[in-house]
Amino acid sequence: MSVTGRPTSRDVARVAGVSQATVSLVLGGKWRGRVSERTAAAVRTAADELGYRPNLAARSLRLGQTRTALLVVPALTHEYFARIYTGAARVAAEHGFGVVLYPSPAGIGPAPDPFGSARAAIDGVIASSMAADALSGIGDGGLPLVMLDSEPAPAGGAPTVNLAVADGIRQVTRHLLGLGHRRFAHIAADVDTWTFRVRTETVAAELAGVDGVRLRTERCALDVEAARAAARRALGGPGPRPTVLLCDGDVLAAGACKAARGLGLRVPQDLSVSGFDDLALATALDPELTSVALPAEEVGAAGMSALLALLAGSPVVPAELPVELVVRSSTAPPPPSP
Amino acid sequence: MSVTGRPTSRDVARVAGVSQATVSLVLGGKWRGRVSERTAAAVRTAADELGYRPNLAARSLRLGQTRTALLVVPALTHEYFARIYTGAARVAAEHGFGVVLYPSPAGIGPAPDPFGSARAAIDGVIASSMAADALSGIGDGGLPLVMLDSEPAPAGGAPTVNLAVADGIRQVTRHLLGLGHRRFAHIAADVDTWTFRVRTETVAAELAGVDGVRLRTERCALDVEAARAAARRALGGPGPRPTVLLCDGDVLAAGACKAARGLGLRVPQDLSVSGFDDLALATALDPELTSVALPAEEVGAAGMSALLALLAGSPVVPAELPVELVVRSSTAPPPPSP
DNA sequence: TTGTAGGCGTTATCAT
DNA sequence: ATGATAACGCCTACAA
Repeated sequence: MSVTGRPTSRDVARVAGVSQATVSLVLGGKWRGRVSERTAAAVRTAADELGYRPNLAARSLRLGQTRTALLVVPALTHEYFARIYTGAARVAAEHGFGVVLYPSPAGIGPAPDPFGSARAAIDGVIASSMAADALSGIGDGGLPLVMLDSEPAPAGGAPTVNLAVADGIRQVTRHLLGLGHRRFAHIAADVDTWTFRVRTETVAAELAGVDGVRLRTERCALDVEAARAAARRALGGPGPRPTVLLCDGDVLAAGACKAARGLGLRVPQDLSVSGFDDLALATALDPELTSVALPAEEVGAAGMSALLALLAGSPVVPAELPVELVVRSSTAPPPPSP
Repeated sequence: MSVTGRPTSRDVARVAGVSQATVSLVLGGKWRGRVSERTAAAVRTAADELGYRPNLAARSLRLGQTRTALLVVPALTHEYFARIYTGAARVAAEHGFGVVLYPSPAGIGPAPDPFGSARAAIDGVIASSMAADALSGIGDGGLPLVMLDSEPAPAGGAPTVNLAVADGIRQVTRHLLGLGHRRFAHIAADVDTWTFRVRTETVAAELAGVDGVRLRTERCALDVEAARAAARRALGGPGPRPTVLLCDGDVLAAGACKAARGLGLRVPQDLSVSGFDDLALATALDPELTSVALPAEEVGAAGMSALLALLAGSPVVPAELPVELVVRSSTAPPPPSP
């Protein structure tokens, strides 16, 4: 027995009456034609009896790798990241890898050092939707890095796996324009992240060329209450009232709906509201939100695949995954102009 | 340089012109009066220059411990577990520990073996709100274990940190009874877990003794759509319509609200709805939900403290943390009887 | 005040 | 077909 109280491969060897090397061979599954069937069986029996589990620390030390990836996410709460994890973990498991989550403490929280607080030994890092300045602690460390949902790298940088966010926004705006809307308010997340920068830019760009369109933008933090206040400002502001609140996320859309109700406006008859992300929240609300569905699980899977390729030294091609507009009941033609 | 391409303590020693032992002493912070200031400074400079990071695998192997705890949760999506993690991570950090998350694949998913798939080497396990049968893979392994939100152990078993769930339900029922409600429907989560069993039992127990009270129970899966269907059944069923839907969670309450609206019932004028957990969802909905707030972060913190005590061999006292009813706008007196 | 040496549990290379 | 042996990088008696 080892110092930790757990049986070691030595113990297994002794019980089975063989050498440590043989145990390693058998349990490592690479004994075909090197160890007799009988011996192999004996080894497995002994290991079972003792409840032997290989010591991961020792294995990592010997192998120089841990077969573990670190997934850095900005917030656990968001169901989006849970799905990213699921996809990444699936692909990882298929390759004998594990995934350890590190919820990056945005501002407050534990040390901003993934390698200190997520103490696990790591072969590579997948960073998702990180703020521009939150990368500092990750960029160095010299570990292979894949970025999800981030500014495409200038070649030579970390490979990226992105969503077609711009296309998603385009689908939303065209849907709304098609319904007849011309007076837009954009409830924009006040977060310095590639994905949100793209959203804001694309809304403006798409609406810029259209005749008679007015666009007002209100920025707010990424929570319901802030969004309610922002929507309130947009609806109460000077000039003709917007007929639609285009929101950067479902959470913001929830706030927008509350603001509308607070003003006695019915959604969608008096005011249309659109979301983004297509979280469970989108269908928890009433009316259900028109939103843009993101293939989050596939993003996670593609990210893990990219990291695996990186670790194997293969070339990695940046990917962009398609998104899809889901029309529900929160959007409708604008009310007749007074 | 090591085989992994990363600088080792040997490299630091060479650059600083000292021995490995000295490096270890200095970087381990235990050199007071054993190494001269000058040498210590030299070591730190060298380590900085090289970007030295100690190899965790080697350290774990030598020390026989990893200073890492595994937190097993049934679902990442739930904001409740994100908060558990936050609390656990905070206490862990204060003691030089790390926390690795393992989202237990409920039924489907990767291997049900935390020690295989969450490959990190682990000193102990904290399991939160696990289904009764999901413990099998965890119970063995011989690792110190703390259970959160689970059946109190029969002494000698794993220590538990629990919420005063029964008291929370009691607060809700009394609030509703106080408003004048007598015809109850309980929208219960169809999940075989201590916390939900207690909720169901307590609702029944609290309402049992009260004159003229009718209770109907509808079970459903833990999602909005299932809850909507269950609420629909409860409202459409035979006999006089319930005046209140008491829900096992905010997610279920969201579904209940949708069912109400679908039937043209106003919340709370025609029908009261109460939630549980007090998630962000509770205030994202309109009207905002009356719910029961759970000190999730403190549960996580207490769980980690208990595990730390366990590892230190100290006695651990089971804890039960208080919960608090939050009255919002989804509950009101019942409509006058026809 | 600093250096030497041994071993943690594993895998891989070489003998036998 | 199997066994002895040498690392992997770190920590810590003990020696100098």
